[in-house]
Amino acid sequence: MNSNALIPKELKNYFTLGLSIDCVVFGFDGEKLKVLLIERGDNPFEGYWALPGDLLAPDKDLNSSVNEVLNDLTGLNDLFFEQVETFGEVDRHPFGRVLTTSYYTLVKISDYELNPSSFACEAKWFNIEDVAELAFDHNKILNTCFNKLQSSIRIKPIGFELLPPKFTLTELQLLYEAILGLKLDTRNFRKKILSMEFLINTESLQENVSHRPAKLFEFDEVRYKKITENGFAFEI
Amino acid sequence: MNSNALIPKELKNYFTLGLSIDCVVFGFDGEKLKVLLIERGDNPFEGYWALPGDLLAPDKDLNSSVNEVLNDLTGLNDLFFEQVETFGEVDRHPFGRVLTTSYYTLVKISDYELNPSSFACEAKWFNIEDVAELAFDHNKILNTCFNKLQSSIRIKPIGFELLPPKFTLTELQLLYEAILGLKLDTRNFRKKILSMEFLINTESLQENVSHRPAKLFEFDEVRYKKITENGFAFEI
DNA sequence: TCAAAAGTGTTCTTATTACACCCATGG
DNA sequence: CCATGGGTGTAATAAGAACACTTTTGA
Repeated sequence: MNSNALIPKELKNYFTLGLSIDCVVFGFDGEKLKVLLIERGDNPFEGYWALPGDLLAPDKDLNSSVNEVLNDLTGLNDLFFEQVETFGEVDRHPFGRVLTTSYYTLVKISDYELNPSSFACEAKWFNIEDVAELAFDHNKILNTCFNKLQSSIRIKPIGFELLPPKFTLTELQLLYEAILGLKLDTRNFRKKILSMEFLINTESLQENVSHRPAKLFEFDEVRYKKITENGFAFEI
Repeated sequence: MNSNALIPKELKNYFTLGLSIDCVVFGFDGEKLKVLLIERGDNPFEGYWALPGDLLAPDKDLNSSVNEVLNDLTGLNDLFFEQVETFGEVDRHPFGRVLTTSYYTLVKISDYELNPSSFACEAKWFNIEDVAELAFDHNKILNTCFNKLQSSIRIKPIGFELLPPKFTLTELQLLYEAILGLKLDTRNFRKKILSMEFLINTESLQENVSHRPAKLFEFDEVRYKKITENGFAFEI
């Protein structure tokens, strides 16, 4: 049965839209913020780099469809994502009326395996500042999502989604610096993040480094939830 | 010519979605935060109160369509709005697959004239806390948009969109209190807002009040733009 | 013993909070 | 002259910014 069976027939021509999902997949290599792009294998914009995404199927929830796109692309499940904005200019897709809902998503880069979706020839990490002209309005989408990430990371503890489960405070600081595009004071950063009391000192140390090994920390999600319920507000 | 003429035919059944726009129209009566709802005149949810909105036509930009919805509803142009979130659960509309992009919008309540759209029997302002069960998933949308308003008003000078062009500092404070749901200290509020230096003292006074008349202020948008370009960040 | 990054406290400055009385007007 | 809301300053506290040296490890 057609899912639009009950739509009055004078409205039928309103039901000719396509909606796609576009994901700005961020990763962090320990030094720079990266974004995962795919090379388009089909028209339109064949050969251009683009954001991974897909058309929304009529029988799929919008958010579960995001999971699918990300799983196709990375082989991973339950990645963190946040909806950003829906772009709906009439002429944004040369083949027809396609709106797109954009998401930024965060991947631990070490978990990632190359698994480009069927639309793509190749998937590749780019430094955020090295992204050239993308297909469609994807540069605009990328910028919007990057801005959203920058404001979200100051008020939500999402940075941990980009790091391995155990990480050093220096890694965390470098991540913040890469995303926010500024230098932070080491002592002040540590004081602040440790005062929030949701990092667990695992008592284990970095290995195979040719200098004093750093302590490894874990994000304590349970404790974070508890203190936010009591009115605590994360902020960096 | 059909706008989807170039869509490959194996994808045609992806182009059967409807997308609506739903607007959470906020107003302020000097005391309480209000939201404008319409009574639905048609199925589904006939007789229920709902957010004003409309289906997106295949040949209209998403954002310009918002202007149209608001103009139909209020007779006003160039109202302030901000996109909030797109809701896309498969079963959110009983008649078919309709996603909806939500916006919050701000109206100077004194400018508003009753002009309900053709879908509505009646339009009415409700206190935000008195909103009962709405059509579709509109309660959820309303909550999401209200949350967005609460966070936006702390970091953008949008409160002025809800007040007449000339307003008193008390009116402005009451507005913040109504939206944020808390009491603010008068002296601290005035100190802060005046220190930002984008309010113009018009040198005119309130009239027809049976107490000391308050000074009337205007928002200086030009000056606000100038100082934000120089790195100033609004915050309350 | 050197190189490299880890780790750590204090002072200064700025922002935020708390708080109470006099003023101007209309009735 | 009374009622009503308008308007104002200071002190205490808390948060943020600036800043430099010692420690631990591997090579």
